Amino acid sequence: MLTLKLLREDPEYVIRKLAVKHFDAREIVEKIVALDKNRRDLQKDLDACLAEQKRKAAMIGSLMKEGKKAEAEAAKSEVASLKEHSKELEAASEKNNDELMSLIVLLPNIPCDLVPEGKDSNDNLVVKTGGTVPELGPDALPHWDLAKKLDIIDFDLGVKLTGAGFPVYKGKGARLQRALINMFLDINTRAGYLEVEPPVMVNEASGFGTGQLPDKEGQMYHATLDNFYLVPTAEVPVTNIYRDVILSENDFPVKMTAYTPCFRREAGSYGKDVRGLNRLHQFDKVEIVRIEKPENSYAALDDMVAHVEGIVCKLGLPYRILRLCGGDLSFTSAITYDFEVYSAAQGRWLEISSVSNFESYQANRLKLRYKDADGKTQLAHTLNGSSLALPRVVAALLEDFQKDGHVIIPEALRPYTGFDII
RNA sequence: GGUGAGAUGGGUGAGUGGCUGAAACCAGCAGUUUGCUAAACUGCCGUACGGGAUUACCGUACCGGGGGUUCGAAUCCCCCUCUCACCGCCA
Repeated sequence: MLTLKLLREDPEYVIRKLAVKHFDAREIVEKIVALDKNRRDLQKDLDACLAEQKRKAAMIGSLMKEGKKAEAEAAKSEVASLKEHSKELEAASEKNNDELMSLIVLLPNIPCDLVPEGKDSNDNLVVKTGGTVPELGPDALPHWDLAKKLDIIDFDLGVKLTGAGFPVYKGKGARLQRALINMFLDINTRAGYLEVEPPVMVNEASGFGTGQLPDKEGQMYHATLDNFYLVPTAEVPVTNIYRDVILSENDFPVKMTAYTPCFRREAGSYGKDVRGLNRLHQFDKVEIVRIEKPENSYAALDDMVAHVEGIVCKLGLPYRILRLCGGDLSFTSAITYDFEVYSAAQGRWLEISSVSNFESYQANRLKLRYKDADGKTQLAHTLNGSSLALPRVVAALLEDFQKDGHVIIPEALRPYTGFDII
């Protein structure tokens, strides 16, 4: 969430920048500014009233000791009426602040200056393309047919066990998953990311910290008996490691990587984009998370983009990097680069990674701060990216590297798979 | 699942109605001393919001969370959450 300080000091800036996200913030921002003014007035009155009560209470204590009973009784009745007044102020203050909070969480993060104008995914900026799109013969198959033919992924069996979107990987298919996870983790740890294995269920506070709750509640699986949520991404547990933490200067940089299965209900997304591995309810992903000082976060972002690009290159997949336009940017992101690989048999680009800088937006919810060189406490910046999400990588590997009904495993992956052809 | 104990500042841990935003020790920071390492000594050392000449300083809140009793609550009462220990079950 945005900071009150920014909203108070430069409301017009907030309104102008949120317009890039096609978000009309004027009405909300103006209400917030008024509620904030009211908040401070109420607090001033309340503080004064409470201070007077404390002063009188202490006085009663000493009057009692001195045996001045009548004076003490008089003071008691004064405190009673002060107390009544402070109760009213407290109630008004709580109501005011609840309203303020409910409005401030409606405001998305401010896009940074690099974010291009645009209203949807058609307006995203292609900043780089790499690799070569393979020429496939007329008998090339989409990955769902190829995977069935090779008996490495069983979608129907997943339906039997759980439901649609929960595939069963078998034989070399299962080994391929494990190989990709290990390869990605190895590359990440070699680049200085600390490997962590977090829980895959989180509590409510963690869901709130990274912004999944309350707005995206319907997108997470909810274990209602214990009130836990299945993680939609490792970002949630890993970033929440630093919830309510104040770092010191020499704790930076914080770099973490984690593999977890990810669970997404994907309520409301049906249609042709969901065939095969294109959209699943459970999938594997390796994530990278960084916590940086504000002045370093954009250098860190560039570093992360280069890092992810390195992985995609190792796999030899044709790819492109997009800088998302204002209209396509997520609620919490200040800037996002998407990585897409070309799925030759489907003839379309598939998103396999999303690398974002959230600046202080998540940190403000998480209360993730650090003490700067002057000893002042400031919000840190958080960033994360997929490195990488497996299903669409697998889809592209199968489709792009198919040859005579088989799949050639890229060189860099072979030490992990132990085989070079499926 | 059963029984019991507990939740206090970065850590350990004192504190059963006012002088406690909170002892002491450890860790951390600054300094003095010192041939090095070490040690000793002195001072500082929570967070948020508000006020303010915006360093100072002042006010208020916070001792797991919420409510209550009281002129006054870390301390007494109620509810909730969580943690630990033992037993049972078990990968």
